[in-house]
Amino acid sequence: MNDRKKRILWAVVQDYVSSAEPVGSRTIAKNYDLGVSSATIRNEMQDLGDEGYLEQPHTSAGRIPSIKGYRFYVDCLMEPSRLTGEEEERLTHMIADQTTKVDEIFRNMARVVSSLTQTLSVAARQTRRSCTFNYIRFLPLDGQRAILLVVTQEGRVSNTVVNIPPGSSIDELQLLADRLNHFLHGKDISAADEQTILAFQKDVERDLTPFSRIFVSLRRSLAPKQKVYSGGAAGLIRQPEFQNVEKMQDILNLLEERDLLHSILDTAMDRPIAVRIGSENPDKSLADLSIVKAQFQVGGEVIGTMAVIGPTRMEYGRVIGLLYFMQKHLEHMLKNKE
Amino acid sequence: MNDRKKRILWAVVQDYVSSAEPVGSRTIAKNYDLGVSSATIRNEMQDLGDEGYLEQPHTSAGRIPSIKGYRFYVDCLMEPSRLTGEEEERLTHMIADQTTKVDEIFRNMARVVSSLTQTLSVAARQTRRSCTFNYIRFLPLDGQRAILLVVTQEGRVSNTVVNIPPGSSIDELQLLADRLNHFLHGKDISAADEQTILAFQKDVERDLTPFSRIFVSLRRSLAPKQKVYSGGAAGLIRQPEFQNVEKMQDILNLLEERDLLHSILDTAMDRPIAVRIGSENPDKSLADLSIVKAQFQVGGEVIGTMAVIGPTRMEYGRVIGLLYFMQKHLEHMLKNKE
DNA sequence: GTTAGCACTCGTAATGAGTGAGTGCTAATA
DNA sequence: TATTAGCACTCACTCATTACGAGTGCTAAC
Repeated sequence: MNDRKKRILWAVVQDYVSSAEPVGSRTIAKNYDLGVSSATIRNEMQDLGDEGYLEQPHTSAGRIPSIKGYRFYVDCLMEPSRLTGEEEERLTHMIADQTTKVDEIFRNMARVVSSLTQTLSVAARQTRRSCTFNYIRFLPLDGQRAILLVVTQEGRVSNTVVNIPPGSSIDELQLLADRLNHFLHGKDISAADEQTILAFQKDVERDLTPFSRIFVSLRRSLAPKQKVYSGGAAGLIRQPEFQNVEKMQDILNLLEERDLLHSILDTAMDRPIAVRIGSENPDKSLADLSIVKAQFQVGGEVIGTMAVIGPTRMEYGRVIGLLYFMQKHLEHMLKNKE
Repeated sequence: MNDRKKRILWAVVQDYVSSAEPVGSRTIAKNYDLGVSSATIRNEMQDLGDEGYLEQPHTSAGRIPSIKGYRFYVDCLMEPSRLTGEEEERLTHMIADQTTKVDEIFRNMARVVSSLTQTLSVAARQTRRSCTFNYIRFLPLDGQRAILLVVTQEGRVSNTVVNIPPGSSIDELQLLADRLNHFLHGKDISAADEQTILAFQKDVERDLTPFSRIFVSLRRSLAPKQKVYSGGAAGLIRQPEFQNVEKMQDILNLLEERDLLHSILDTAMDRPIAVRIGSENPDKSLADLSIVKAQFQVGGEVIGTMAVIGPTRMEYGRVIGLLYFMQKHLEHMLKNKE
């Protein structure tokens, strides 16, 4: 792969990304200053095709980059774009504006990035796998009902309204809760499973059946529910490669199958920003999509992930630039906040 | 509108709903036992066309119902379908299964109904406009932070982690909270706005500026956030009338514009189940969609709404039957639960 | 009032010629 | 030996033409 070939591959990707049309040798000779004629470029393109970096939709058409071509482009030829002033302002404003809820920021990130790049963007805070039990507290509500709170040491609260079993009082409930608190305090939240609670039931030598519904509520409120924020599907299907019914249906299925979005965000990453191009994606319904994924970390712990889903013909440099910028600023902001 | 015309209109709607193809006179003569020849039916159909109940896509095509035709069908010709055993089982199971979270039920309703009817279904619990303040409570978390809870008399809880201002303690915070509780107890939650809190600040003759962030958190956690659950867009765009790019984009826009979905659910209803056909919808982006909307009430209060969005060519009887069934069972279930 | 018969309409699918962008090869050139 | 000009060839795409058929609307007979 000599220097000229690299420059031609770069030019093909560049041109195809912006035009969505197969790129011909003449186009490159005209618009990219390589100092050689279209015939020379034609020869080089043929070689690039033989080596698997370029593809031809049909004999008499121009070339488009193959998965391998994009991969080479992303790994060796491309630079993350610098943001424009406008982009920079919009993102910093968004990150700085929401002083409280991190969830909100993730939601807005998905929206803003998708609107800037015409892609489908999804974001989610990481499920905290380690979540330490702090205490259970019952609060009064009215004669028959009480509010059951579970508080973790990280400051997360889940609440459920429970009926006070006939013959009990809220103080009695709290007494029991205190014993349970003592039992669970400092343990990981997963310890509060059915088994443990059954064991505890034996331990206190008391029939807990009247409270069983409370434990059901408890377990339910502890169940980790990771929210995936998504936005921009409307922008994505405006891209020329999705102008047909099947592709659009695929996108909509992807959007409604939250499981798949979850799994996209959940898969492990070997670097802070990773790119998966087309069929590099394990799921075959993502075979003609590319995904750029960024992890957000504070103090070594992953606190959220964002993925940009677009056509393989994606502005990789720009998307990576955006994600990099957000990573830097969001992590900085969160570190200061803690 | 004589009886035969009614039967012909009924047949046209029936046939078009299931076939999605313009219906010809011969089809009706063959498949619907009217006892007259296609020529007679042809004459009647011409009249129905003149009177605005039927339309012709082009001169040599069959007829399709007009908005007016559907309206007449829904108002005068149609009966809500009885559910099949399978449908009934699936719905009762769903309603009975989730013993706790009503939110979950609404989410599942949207999913199940859309999957049964190949429509886009949206559901939301009603924003409780009246929401009565109960009390504020601070709970310990660690040295620097506390958990601020706001509890309503209906048993809703919102929580935020707040920093304890330097020089204060959690007891001090609770003391202040108790005065605020006294001040706000039994009032509508909207009373806790900036104005009132400023007035209260004067009243207690104490500088509350160190607590300002807490009040910001408080207000934010009180902000009503109505969640709209949706499902089935993928099924809807599988319908033949949406097999083109523009229509699909419209659907996706509708899905991503949560505001519009909100407004669909929010608009007042004059009866428990209402039907809006095509251009009867105020929003013009809904002009070729029909919406069947049901309100769920417990004790005279509206507690949620569900809307089924489909093509004008919709199985009105079936959808209404489903919604009616759910209304009855869900309201029954909730009444018992309270 | 109803029906059979028939000419007429018009959307749709199939066919085929024409067009042009782009290639691949060859021979000339530096 | 690397580059370039020239040219035949390929193939998707467009557009007009044709054929087909479902369905109507009218007329005349029952």
